[in-house]
Amino acid sequence: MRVSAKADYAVRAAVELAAAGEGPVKGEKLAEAQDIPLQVLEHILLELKHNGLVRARRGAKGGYWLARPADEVTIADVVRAVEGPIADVQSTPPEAISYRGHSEPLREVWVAVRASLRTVLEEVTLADLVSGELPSVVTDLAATPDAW
Amino acid sequence: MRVSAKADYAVRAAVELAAAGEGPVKGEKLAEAQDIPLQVLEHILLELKHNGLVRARRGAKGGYWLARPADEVTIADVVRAVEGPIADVQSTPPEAISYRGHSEPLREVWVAVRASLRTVLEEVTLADLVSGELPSVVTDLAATPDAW
DNA sequence: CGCGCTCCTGACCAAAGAGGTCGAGAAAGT
DNA sequence: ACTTTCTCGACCTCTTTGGTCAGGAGCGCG
Repeated sequence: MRVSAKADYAVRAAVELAAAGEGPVKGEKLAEAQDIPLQVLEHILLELKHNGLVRARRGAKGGYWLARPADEVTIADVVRAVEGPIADVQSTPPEAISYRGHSEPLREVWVAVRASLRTVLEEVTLADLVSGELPSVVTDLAATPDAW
Repeated sequence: MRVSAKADYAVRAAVELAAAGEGPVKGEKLAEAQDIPLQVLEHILLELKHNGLVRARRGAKGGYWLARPADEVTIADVVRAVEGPIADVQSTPPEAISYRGHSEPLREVWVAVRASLRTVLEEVTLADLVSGELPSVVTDLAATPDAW
């Protein structure tokens, strides 16, 4: 139930790439822009690359850029690339656990939790973040009393 | 973004207590009913007690029972008792992080994530789980396509 | 070609958390 | 008294987290 530094870093780096648009952006520039330790960031970008979200080129004019248009990459994509499944219970997907006694209905609750996370994370794209105009699902939720 | 064994255990134990109603239930019986290592369970029950969710008595006719009626205890209460805050980013609440550059809107997304978790976890009570009749928020979410 | 630039990769590390076990003590009942 | 059952701290192993270091490997340019 917590967002790791890695996931946070990954999304922030991806947003920065989305904002840069075309040209390759150097890792060092990303690291400065988002205040992330360079070597940590490089590991993360590498994972994003392995998962097909990012491309890279080395050398003088090298750097990283998004493999897909920014409006086709969701936060869920980025988080999953660096953290695996979005919502696991005891390191296994919620529907795979067997509950005994009175706690069978609990499975359905965990599934609902995952679904609820997905309604947010799979809805917001990097382009949304760059423009600052978030989907209504997010603004509505963030506007609920006591959300802050 | 993952539910620990501890949190899962805690909820299951609490449900079992809710189902038992009045009388004190022995730790060993709970452990068997939910297939939880006894000594682990005892630590968890102790934490629940420290947080005022559970009462206990030692001795021959001792055991554990809920401090409040089952319909006044939510899953969120139980999870928070053993795991602390429901949704943190980098171990701090989402609204407390400062983002630079293009990722400022990210804060609002994390807040929405937390709010979305709360709509589920603060809505389901132990009594709901015992009866098996979950709130519509949950059944609706669990009924969305691809939820399973 | 050669050289510098930048990504790529694995090894490593300290600290914390997860998950679990042991053993001794303190209260409650009979 | 004596047994039962909770109470609680110490301890243990393994994995994860967040981070650092050092060396390669590919790319572009003069």
